[in-house]
Amino acid sequence: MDQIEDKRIAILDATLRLISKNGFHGTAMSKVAKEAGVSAGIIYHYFAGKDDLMDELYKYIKRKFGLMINESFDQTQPLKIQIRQMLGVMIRYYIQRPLESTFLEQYTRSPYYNSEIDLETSQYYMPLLKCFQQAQQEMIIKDFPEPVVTALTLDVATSLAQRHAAGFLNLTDELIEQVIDACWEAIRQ
Amino acid sequence: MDQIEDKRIAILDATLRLISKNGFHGTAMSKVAKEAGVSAGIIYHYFAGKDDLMDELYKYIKRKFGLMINESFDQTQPLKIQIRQMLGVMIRYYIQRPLESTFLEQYTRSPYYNSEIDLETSQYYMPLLKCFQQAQQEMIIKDFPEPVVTALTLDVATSLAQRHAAGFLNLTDELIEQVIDACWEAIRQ
DNA sequence: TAATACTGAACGAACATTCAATCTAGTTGA
DNA sequence: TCAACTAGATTGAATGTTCGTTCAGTATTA
Repeated sequence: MDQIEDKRIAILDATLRLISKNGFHGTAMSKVAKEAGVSAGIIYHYFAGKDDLMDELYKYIKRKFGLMINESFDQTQPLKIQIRQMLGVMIRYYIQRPLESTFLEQYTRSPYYNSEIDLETSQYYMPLLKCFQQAQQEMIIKDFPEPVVTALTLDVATSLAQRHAAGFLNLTDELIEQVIDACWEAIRQ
Repeated sequence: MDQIEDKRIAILDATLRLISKNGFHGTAMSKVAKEAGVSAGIIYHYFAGKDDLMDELYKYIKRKFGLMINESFDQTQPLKIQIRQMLGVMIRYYIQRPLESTFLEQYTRSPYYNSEIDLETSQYYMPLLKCFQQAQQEMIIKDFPEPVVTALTLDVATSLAQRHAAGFLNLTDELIEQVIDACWEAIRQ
């Protein structure tokens, strides 16, 4: 029972490794099979096709990420602290997982991406959105539409982690704190 | 002489249209030829191959964008006004040109992208970087590394324009001004 | 008449996908 | 206990298609 899940995950992991190295168009199914140590045919036992494999990989990573964010949520803290903590967690997570973050960036900008895909995984991100909503109700942060808040905080985090992974920037703990300060200044009331 | 430039540009424009619809991997050379109204072979007269075509398209768009930014630069204004103006110009430009911005986003996240590509076009962005540098020297904005300043301002602009184009958000003139305010709060000293 | 622009059929490589055959592990029945 | 059976897992060669690229030949321009 565990073994069949293992093989599915081995295929997903192999896909992740190849895509962040070669992109979608450089990732052939035969190469995924080789990288995962399985035969080419078996991929179609676990996935409907290449598109489905990509979609499932996205969901798999998004789910892992969402669970991790939920874990590190401390709802006893004041909202300001919660938001700042969450930003720190995100930046550090992206830095520690360049393969994952590279893939997410590529996927969300590709024609594979559609908003329906996020429906299943969006539940994991509820606490995060609720956090922003409550902060808006309490007039702690500005009353921007949700995508604007995201752009000013979460997207900054992914953008910086990307540059860090590419070697354009060295994100030290001190600099991360300063970036969190800056994001907070952007959204605070 | 003009005619050969016209055909080159027709090919670039056709490539742009197809990529923002189908992505890199869904954009075949034969389809580019059809879309541009030329034969398949002639593309290889103007470009060394598919990779070169993509690189040249990136440079072409970056150059157009850079020239436009330079035009709208008013160096008689105080630095704060200059930076805010520039952000407004960027956001509006991206919104008005969804094909271009979608392509830039996709390309810079793809394995095609390498930092050497930007060398040729980076000259057009000098005034912009100089503007930030001077503001840092005059202690008007925080002394962040250049990629951090970019993430907190230009990347926010592209990220929002993307969401606007995708229909997740309606960027009114009023909201754009508020976003510029927020970006400014993030970087100001 | 020479150089350059252009065509489109042709080619080989790469690719996603299929499938008949084989293997594996779990279940049944005597 | 074990042979027979079965269903799912797995293989990898084969298939048909698509794609990037080439090139011999034709048109255009100066």
